Amino acid sequence: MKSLHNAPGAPPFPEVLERLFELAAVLGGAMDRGTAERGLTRARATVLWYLHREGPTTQRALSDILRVTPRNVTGLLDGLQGSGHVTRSPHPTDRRATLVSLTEQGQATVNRLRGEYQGLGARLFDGVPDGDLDAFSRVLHQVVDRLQYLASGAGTPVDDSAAPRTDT
Amino acid sequence: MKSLHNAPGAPPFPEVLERLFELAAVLGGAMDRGTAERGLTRARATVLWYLHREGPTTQRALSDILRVTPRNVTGLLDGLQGSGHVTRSPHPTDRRATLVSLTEQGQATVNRLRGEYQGLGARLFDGVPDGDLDAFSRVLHQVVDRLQYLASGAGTPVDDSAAPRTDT
DNA sequence: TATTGTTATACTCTATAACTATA
DNA sequence: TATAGTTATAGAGTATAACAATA
Repeated sequence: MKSLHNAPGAPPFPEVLERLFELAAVLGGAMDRGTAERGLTRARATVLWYLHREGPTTQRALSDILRVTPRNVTGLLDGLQGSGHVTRSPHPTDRRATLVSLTEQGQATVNRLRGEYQGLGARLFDGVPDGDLDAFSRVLHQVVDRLQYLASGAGTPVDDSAAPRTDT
Repeated sequence: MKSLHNAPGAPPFPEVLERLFELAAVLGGAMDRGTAERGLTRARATVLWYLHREGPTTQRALSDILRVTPRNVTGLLDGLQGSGHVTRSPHPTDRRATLVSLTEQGQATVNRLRGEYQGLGARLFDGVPDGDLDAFSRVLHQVVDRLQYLASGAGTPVDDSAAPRTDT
């Protein structure tokens, strides 16, 4: 029923997948520590990251991009505003909306995080042959794409009847 | 647009690293959803996972393995005990300690999670050429190892003088 | 004196629901 | 009527600190 390809033996999938989970855990931990060293959290650093890439943004857009509730965005921004990393200003045309921007300090923090980030990349991949790195990149790309596909609704309906209704 | 083999100057590290972070995020999300479907959380599922692998374990050992405080373990186990996944029993020789074991239900839950896990591995890696999978596995192994090394104290002493003393 | 697990307290991230101001 | 952001409330994960029972 399974046996997609691989032979009678044991597919290496579980082993690789386990490494993948391990990676997620240890990479998450690295992010937590790295951000904590500057008085941030992973969630707040993600906000700064998007503001750096997208420029001034409404809270609504942040809510969509981060996939969290508007209320959650309010909380994250309250923290980041209190720590001086972002400012809130009125939207020029829509008086309901708020534009969030990086402060100087917020920009400086992102720059430092980017620096560490690049150093980390170099340390992690240094010495890897080009061919391996290409293959790694290809497979990684596929895995991320498939995960996103599965997450976007096609995913693991293992027990559909038990799932709570979400289509109200 | 991409140019994987980009020029002498710019290593493709940042691009791959960005994918890696993306993977960590989306894989974490998949774990959150997958566990939530059975009334669990990622942290609680991790507890069940270790109990499955290690057998009955003291809370102290769980605290060490999970890298969280003993207080945190208490909270996680309170939840898992309330939901019927684990039991606490007195340690046979050390009357201070508590042995945590999986219940039948806890074991069944782990088995189901393992099943999904394997199906996920197949779906993610199906169609990947053996050579690519080997290279992927090799690089992934190295990356995880290096991350763990960096996390274990050798990591990013960006500003050593600012670090609080920990050797009191 | 050191260790195991607990209570007490607090902070962050997350969510839903109800509400205000605007569109 | 619909949208942007807020207050109110709640739950989970995490942490430190103080404490009890035991080693």
